[in-house]
Amino acid sequence: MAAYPDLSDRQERILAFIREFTGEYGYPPSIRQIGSDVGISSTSVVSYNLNILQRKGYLTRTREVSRGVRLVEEESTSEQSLIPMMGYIAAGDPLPIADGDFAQGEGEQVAVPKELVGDAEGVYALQVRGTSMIDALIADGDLVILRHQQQAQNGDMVAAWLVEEKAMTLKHLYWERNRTLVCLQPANPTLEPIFVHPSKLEIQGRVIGVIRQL
Amino acid sequence: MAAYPDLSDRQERILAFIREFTGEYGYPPSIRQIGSDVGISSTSVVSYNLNILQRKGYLTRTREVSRGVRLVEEESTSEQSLIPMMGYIAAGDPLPIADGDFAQGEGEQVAVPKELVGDAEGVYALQVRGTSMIDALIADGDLVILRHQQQAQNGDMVAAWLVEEKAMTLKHLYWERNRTLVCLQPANPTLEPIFVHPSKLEIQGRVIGVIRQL
DNA sequence: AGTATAGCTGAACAAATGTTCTATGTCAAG
DNA sequence: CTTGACATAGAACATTTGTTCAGCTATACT
Repeated sequence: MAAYPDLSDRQERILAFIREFTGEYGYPPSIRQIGSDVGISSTSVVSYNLNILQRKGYLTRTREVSRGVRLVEEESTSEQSLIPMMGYIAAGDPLPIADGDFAQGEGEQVAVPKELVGDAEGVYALQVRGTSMIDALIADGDLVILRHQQQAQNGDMVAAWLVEEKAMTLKHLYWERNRTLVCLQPANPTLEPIFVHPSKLEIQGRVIGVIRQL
Repeated sequence: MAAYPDLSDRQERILAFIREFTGEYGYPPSIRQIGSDVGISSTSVVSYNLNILQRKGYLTRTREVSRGVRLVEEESTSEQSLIPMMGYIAAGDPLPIADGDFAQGEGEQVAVPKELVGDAEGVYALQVRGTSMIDALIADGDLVILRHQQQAQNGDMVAAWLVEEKAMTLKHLYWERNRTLVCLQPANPTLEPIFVHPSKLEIQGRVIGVIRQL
């Protein structure tokens, strides 16, 4: 089991139970529920141990609030964002319409680490179909996290629509010759870049992250 | 705002408030807290609307349990696991020692979508240094999620130490010639596989996911 | 008009839940 | 042995909090 040198067995069990319970039900357990699981008959003893756990920094309590217990580990690291899954991306198809409404609507959502997205405004996820993005180090099945935007800065990895080729591509973008030429550089440096005129390119968004499940 | 065609303004606000509150405090709001925020004077009306939201599938209630409200979106997608960040991985170095104790101890942790890891037992994360894994579609700075194990099945992407080359590598593993030869296949099919004898290979773990932040 | 029905109010109620207090047992230090 | 810190039990208590119900106000339907 976990090694908490400064905690008693009971306190470890309490911690573990709160973690499980909260995960399962979405709200924290009451003092009596904790006691019943850990095997403590008296509510005061549970409260007593919770206070110790709070003092030692493992959790936070809110006085006189039912189920007012929160694990500290959750406070710090559990931050994540829910972003909408907008569908698929493949070389031949344009991006699914990413219209203005990104609020937590219907449809599927994915949870991603908050550090990955920062502000979740205009962020969405697409699943890659096919190996056409392999030169961007993106495999079949990968989840790409995009922020909807038309502009891009030098070096940004962008999702772009190549008008003439009628193809969607993910590449690093660089402006050349005073913005009259665009260089699309594969992430894999052994591959050759593409040069196109800005008018033949429609930037659909910026890639801010990739998640691959194997 | 969010578009919930089948919900009243109040119901949308209730939903939003529960989301905010739970995010901020770690436990759901009480009926009276909801009412006070949304501007409902009567607890029965809050309960009334909560029941509607439940019937329409936006949340779950547990009868007679204080703060027994849970958003359905959380149930399905918000689950995540905390896994320890064990350091770096580079072509030249062996893996940091992954000893037995994986419980949520000290050190840094990363939050990853639960679907990515499944059971978090023996799972840890390493950050990639350098471009040596590029043939596994893994870039400099990527976070690889590993499950500690010595064995591997055909097709698994494994983290393996090449004894003779003194190098760490991430590749798909295939057994050949009745397990007397190992084929290490790069994820990028345009690259050539490597063949080594099993004794020259130490499997350190299986790659179960990759997270890239751009 | 008559009458459902949805949405709401306010108050009373009961159950769930945190707090407090007294008492008991243990164990190590003085 | 005594003392005191610590951990626990049990019970009484006070709050918080969910539930129920009678009644009110619109709007829509017959």
